[in-house]
Amino acid sequence: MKISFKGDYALKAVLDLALHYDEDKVRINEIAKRQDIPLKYLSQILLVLKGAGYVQSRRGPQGGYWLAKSSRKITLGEIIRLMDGPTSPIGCVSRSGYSKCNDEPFCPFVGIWVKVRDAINEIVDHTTFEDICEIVKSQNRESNFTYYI
Amino acid sequence: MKISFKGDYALKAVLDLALHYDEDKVRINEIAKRQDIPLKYLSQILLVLKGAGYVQSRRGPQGGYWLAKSSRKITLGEIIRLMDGPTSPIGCVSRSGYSKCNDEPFCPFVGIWVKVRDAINEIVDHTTFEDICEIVKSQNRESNFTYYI
DNA sequence: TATATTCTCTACTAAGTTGATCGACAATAT
DNA sequence: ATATTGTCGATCAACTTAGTAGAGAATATA
Repeated sequence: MKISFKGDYALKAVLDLALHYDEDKVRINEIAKRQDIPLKYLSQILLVLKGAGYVQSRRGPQGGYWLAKSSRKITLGEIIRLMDGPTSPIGCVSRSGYSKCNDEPFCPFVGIWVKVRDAINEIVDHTTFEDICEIVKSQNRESNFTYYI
Repeated sequence: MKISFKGDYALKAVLDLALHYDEDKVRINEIAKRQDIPLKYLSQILLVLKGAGYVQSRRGPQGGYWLAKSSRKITLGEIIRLMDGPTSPIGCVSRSGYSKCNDEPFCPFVGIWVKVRDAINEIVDHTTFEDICEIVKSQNRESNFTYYI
């Protein structure tokens, strides 16, 4: 699993929306500025997130984006797979994007790749954006630096 | 961590040499054939492995490659990093290829990436080619299919 | 209704990576 | 001498990444 800029931007955008959930709508400009993401690139990313059902949007003045579901219901793994593809180290053990390999079924490495895959998924599929929101809030309490606001 | 074809080929080449350690030298042609790796591409890979001290070689008739150290002393992680770069999901938590990120030190995701990095490394840095050799041998005992020989 | 605002959608592009292929050359065993 | 085997550098097509650009559609408000 490699997090690309696109994946990283998407995670930050979802987090930003999660942190501003009470504000109803957030303009793409604000997200781009706060998270330091190129505006036009972010617009493409938000469109993908919208297509996959994670965010909703409205155009025009007072328009903007908002989360389509609770941050408790969105895991890092889902967003990573959406933007960067499978989290598995190799296609032949991927659930989300399996690709056949000629060494099956006797590949001596496959057991290792399964272990790596499971170890990664155990983390990213059990971490929600609510968890990350909590991290931000506790960081902000402990330092005088108010991040992400 | 994504295993590329190059990384996969390198792992197979090292394993092949480990499995034929008693034969003193192995010609690149044999490895290429057994492991189904394009010959010329494999030669580049073996040169990298040689440069990093994992294999040795000799030219001419009766020439070939052999492991420069015990398969017990070579981990998957070393070969993966050599061929495919850092195993970390992102540069800012990589030990082998750290790259700075502007969100430090308050990035709310960094703790997750550290967990992912450690989970991956725990596996790949504690699996040696001797372990993989054992897997091959036990597979060959249990099936009538003799892999890799 | 006019207008400013904001999201939407498609196209394009430069740079880098991947997965090779090719050919000449150097060393060495017989 | 010669056949064999590894060494090394160049080149390449296809793909991915990280954007940029601009026209268009929807909508709130005056």
